[in-house]
Amino acid sequence: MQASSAVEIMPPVTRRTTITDVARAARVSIQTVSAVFHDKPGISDPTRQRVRRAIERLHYVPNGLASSLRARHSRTVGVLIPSITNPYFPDFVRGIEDGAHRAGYSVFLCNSDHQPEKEIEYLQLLRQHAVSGYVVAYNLNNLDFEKILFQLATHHTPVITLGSRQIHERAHVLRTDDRASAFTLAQHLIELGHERIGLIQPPAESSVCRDRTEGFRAALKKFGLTVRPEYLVPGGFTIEDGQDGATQLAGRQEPPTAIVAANDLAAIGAISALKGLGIRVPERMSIAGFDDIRMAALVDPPLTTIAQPTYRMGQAAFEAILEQLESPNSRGRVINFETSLVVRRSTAPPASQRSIES
Amino acid sequence: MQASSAVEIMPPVTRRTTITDVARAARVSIQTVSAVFHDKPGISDPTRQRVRRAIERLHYVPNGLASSLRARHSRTVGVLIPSITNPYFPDFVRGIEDGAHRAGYSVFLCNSDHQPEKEIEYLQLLRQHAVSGYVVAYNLNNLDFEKILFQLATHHTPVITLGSRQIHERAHVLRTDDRASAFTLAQHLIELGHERIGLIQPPAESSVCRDRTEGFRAALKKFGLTVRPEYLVPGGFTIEDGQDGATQLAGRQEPPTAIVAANDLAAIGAISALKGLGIRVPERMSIAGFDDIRMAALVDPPLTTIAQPTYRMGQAAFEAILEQLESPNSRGRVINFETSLVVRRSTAPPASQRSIES
DNA sequence: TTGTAGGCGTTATCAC
DNA sequence: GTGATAACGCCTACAA
Repeated sequence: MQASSAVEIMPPVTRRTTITDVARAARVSIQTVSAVFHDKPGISDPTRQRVRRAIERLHYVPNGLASSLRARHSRTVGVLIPSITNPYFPDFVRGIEDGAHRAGYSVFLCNSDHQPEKEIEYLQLLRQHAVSGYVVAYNLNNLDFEKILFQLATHHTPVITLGSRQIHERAHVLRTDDRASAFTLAQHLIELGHERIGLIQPPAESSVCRDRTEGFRAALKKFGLTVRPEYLVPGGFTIEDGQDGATQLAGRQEPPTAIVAANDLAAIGAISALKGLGIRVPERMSIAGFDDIRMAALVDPPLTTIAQPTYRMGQAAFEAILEQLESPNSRGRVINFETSLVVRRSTAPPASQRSIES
Repeated sequence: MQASSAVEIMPPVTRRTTITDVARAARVSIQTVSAVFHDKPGISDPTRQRVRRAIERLHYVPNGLASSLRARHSRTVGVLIPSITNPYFPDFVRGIEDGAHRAGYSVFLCNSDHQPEKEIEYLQLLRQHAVSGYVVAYNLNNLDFEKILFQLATHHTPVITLGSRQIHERAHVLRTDDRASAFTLAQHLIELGHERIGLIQPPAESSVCRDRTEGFRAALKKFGLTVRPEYLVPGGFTIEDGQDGATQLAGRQEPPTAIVAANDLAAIGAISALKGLGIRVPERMSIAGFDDIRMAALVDPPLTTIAQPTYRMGQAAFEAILEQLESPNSRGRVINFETSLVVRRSTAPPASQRSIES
């Protein structure tokens, strides 16, 4: 493919072996080679053998670019995520990739860091590669991106989004109920006896920020607690975001006794920051996260969190692409996934409570 | 691309816009469109504007498959790793991908789980896609794979391997000195006063098993300790491998007082298993790992480990590919990366030592 | 400046 | 069974 910005490059020196080479070697026509390669009927056994040997000997592999060009179908999917270094995504991508591999598809991986320009660049790049389908987790404020994406969907290209709120007539959406999850988590803390609960919010441009904040608020309200604005700090999905958020919350005049973090990574960051401040978790402050990444069970204290079937969501994403390829006129739909509360040691009754009890 | 196993699929219903469509819309020839698109000189300003508008309006993006076919150059790289869910690899892949993106390249991601058949399948798939270069971390026992890979290299296709021991005339190798790293780690433990040190080995088929084991042995020998076979347990790079290994070692009649794990993940697994057995780290047993993944600093106790510049190694891998594309006759070379010992709280003097001292 | 011609490698459709 | 022909979309060269 070309990109005007890129350096000019020499092609490899030797030609790869083409179907013509094989045909010549086996002294048959190229369409015979093609037929043998694709196990089509109508070729005599001796010829078949001869061709097979030639294929073997010359290590012939058909040029997929040519095949795809002709077939108008590339057998590739584009996966656009914020960053593969966010431990939530490897499982998801692995799910996609495993499904893709079984169906003979390959995966293009793109990391956007949620930057609008990068998202659009990558989308164009994937379009250039004529990918058969798109799986994207994108910045919700990137309306230009969404416009292009939905145009693709309108033109019957399979598009799967991770948790986008905008519903498109054709694009599928993978979704977990973030509102309910946040509600559950807050409820868990309230039931433990916490009354001052902080929230380190997801990044405002992510798909989950509003839902989790809403669910959180709703739980407090339902159980008669007031939502104190100074307990809601804007945050993000990184360890640093968690450290910052926890540091801020711990510095409040009357600090919360529990914190719901944007995700497990932020929760882990929060714990490490609190340790640095000499605040013990969960004795002095409870911490909870979202995602149940592998590490959640292994940090100290192990994290209370909301588990979601990340790998299966990846698989489902690829399956949805196949499905849309098979019936291009099917309607987009929301695919919901169950989440569950996993209680571990990072949450406990607040100190006040325990002193009362003991 | 085709894979005989895969389902038959209908192509999307609507055609994408081609250069011909744009030419028609702007009432010029297709090569004028091409020239405008690639900012070539010799087009009058009004025409240029008109074409630009048509490109804009029709959302034209050149079909990269056709371009690549013609240019004999796909601007893609294949990345074949055991699994992106191993937290060592996201940083590495990110390094590759960032470099690739800057140069207008895209990345195919393949997870082999170190399974020889999968490795070969993926290699063929990448060949189909006519990737411009390969970055591979493969199972060293997979000689068939290596043969195909080195044939590619011989034919001037850029090949970068992660720590393969086999040196090929053209393939570059990214390497850290695993022998020295293991030596350093063992030395660190010995200097703390440990005399009974266990090793949870990397998987036998990985590139690092022999080197790390050798370095480990060499250190013990140099400092006059005997290498007890019951302290060397075969392991792997997962949390479970670490749990198993630590459980085994802890069950020895005379358990070691320190363990060097295959990597950080195994070390984290070891710590969790030991916690489960009521063995405190580092008080009763010291643990050390390799890689210095993000989590290493955040688990409890924070891990002593060997840091390596994973992201930069990924960047270097892509740069090496570009370099080989530019000068296809250049010789393969080994690119070495520095590692460093990071001492954290998971290693401490053995209990005996401390009781003597105090 | 623009049109015409040829080819990248593969596959499909004929008629032989 | 095979050979000829066309097409996928793009690009380069050469001629008009």
